[in-house]
Amino acid sequence: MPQPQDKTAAALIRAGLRLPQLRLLLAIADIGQISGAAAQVGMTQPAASRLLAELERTAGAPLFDRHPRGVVLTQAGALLARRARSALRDIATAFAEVDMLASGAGGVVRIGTVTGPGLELVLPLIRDMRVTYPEIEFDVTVDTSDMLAEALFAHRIDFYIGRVLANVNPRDVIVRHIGPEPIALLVRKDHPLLRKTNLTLQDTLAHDWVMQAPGGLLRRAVEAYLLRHDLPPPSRTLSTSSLLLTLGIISDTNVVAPVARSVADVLVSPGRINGDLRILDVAGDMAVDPYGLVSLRDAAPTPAVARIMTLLEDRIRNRAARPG
DNA sequence: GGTAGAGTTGCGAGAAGGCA
DNA sequence: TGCCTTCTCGCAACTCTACC
Repeated sequence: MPQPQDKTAAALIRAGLRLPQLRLLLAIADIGQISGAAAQVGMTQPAASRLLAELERTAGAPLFDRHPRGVVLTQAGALLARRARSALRDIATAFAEVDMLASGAGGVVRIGTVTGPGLELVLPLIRDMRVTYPEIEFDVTVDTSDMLAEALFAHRIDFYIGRVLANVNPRDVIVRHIGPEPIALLVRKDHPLLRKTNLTLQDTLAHDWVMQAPGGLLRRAVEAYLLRHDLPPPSRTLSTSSLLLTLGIISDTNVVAPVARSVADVLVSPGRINGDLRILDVAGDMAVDPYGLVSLRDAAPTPAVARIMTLLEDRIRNRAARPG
């Protein structure tokens, strides 16, 4: 076998480098005898001798000094053995990672979600997954349903929790329905409405409101709810889709902000993001249209994605089964 | 000189690959 | 799919070298 001039991995493999040669090299290095090493790797001594000779020709240098009572690594042999041990360990690790990928215990899951379910469903799931499946990496996109649908069809996310709007052909997606998204009215903790007795929804309309731009899902749901209850839309409205800006305005002024109930629950919890906010208990059954878990019909999910979707569906079912 | 370990060579069986 | 070729590996036999 000619000694390869090119020492790239591909050239070495073309020249005859094989994994059994590296296994044998390590066995001989450990045992110090070709016959013992041959037995350990499951071959006869002549075969091992031949294999070692091939490896030395490929390496272009003697790897062992032969002695009457065994063999001793040369400097080149010690170097190659150290690298071979590392390479075999890397290969074993790679196979373990492939195994995890195939079983769904590892991999990347790209989730899209609207804000409310993101806090209510996705956040607790990720928290639990960090313990049970630490090798699964999450990439979470929080946006509006139309933007999430666009990301889904561009394959930038694996699935999303949100709504299927008019820009999506229902034949192209699979939707697991979750339920309506309740709305809460959020104000700062020393808002005058909190001191009022027999507070009604109509009382809130005397204050400025901050909510999505006209046409936004949440805003349409709020306006439709007011209409059903013979109430006019808020006369003074500041439009923004930014939750951060909404929080800033609530903190400084007497505005009323309709937000997803799950978001409001997090924001008013003491010790959480901002304990200085309160929920006005006048929103009744105000809610945005039902949302669901949306995935592409013709896309086969990776094992990790399938696992996470199943766990989300379990949580959704358990939540629906809970009283209240 | 006996023993142990390594190397070489020839032969054959079985697996793998190429091809019609 | 079947045939042919090539490759890999095991087995057996032998030689060489060094130690006891």
